[in-house]
Amino acid sequence: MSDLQPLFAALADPTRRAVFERLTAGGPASASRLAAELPVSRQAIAKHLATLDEAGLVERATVGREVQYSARPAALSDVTSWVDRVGTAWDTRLSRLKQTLE
Amino acid sequence: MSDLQPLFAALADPTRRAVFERLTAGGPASASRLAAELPVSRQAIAKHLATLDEAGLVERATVGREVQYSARPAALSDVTSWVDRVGTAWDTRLSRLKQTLE
DNA sequence: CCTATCTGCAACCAATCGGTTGCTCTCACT
DNA sequence: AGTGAGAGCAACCGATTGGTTGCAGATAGG
Repeated sequence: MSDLQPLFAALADPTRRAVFERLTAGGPASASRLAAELPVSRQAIAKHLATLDEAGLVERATVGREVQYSARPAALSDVTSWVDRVGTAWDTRLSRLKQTLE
Repeated sequence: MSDLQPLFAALADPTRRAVFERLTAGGPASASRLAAELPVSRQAIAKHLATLDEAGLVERATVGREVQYSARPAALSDVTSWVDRVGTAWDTRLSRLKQTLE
């Protein structure tokens, strides 16, 4: 189980989620391109992409002088499994409680 | 589809996740009780609980002079559905790409 | 070769955040 | 009635964050 912290932290920012969704739905793009599409400066986008990269949500691919970023939605499975784990704990508690009441 | 922002923001903090997990696995508890179990002051816990409450992750129940907080894991379904939505967008893109290549 | 474009680095700024301390208020209990 | 435990409010603090501007380094293309 990898470290959840960078992942949740990365997803907490709406701009970052927007960038990530843009990459999943619209395919790879460079930082400059994303900056042109979203109402933020290129450097801001670059920082967000660095954060997403550290969280494993994004992949870098240097092509000539450009850097193409593409989404790695597989990283989201860690989120899903955390939710599942918490949900299971909840269910366990519920059934224990039910058992106690009977 | 409710507002994702408070939800993701609430889950971004590790202490908050710890509080939430504690409530799902260990059942309802008051702020003071949680403060005794975790290495944080009561007021810090209270702030976290307020955040969790705004995100819909937690329920308040005033019992006498105490306030019992209990987990509402159902709120996590919004997270899951967001993940699903993004995943679907990704799959759609992939299949379109595949189709284009053929 | 020269220029325009894309990236990276650094400094800086205001706002937010997680956390603390200190005080007041309320309410259960003896 | 008095007291002690629990909750709420407010001010404050240092660190982090999201964002900006400005500048320097690389590289594709005329």
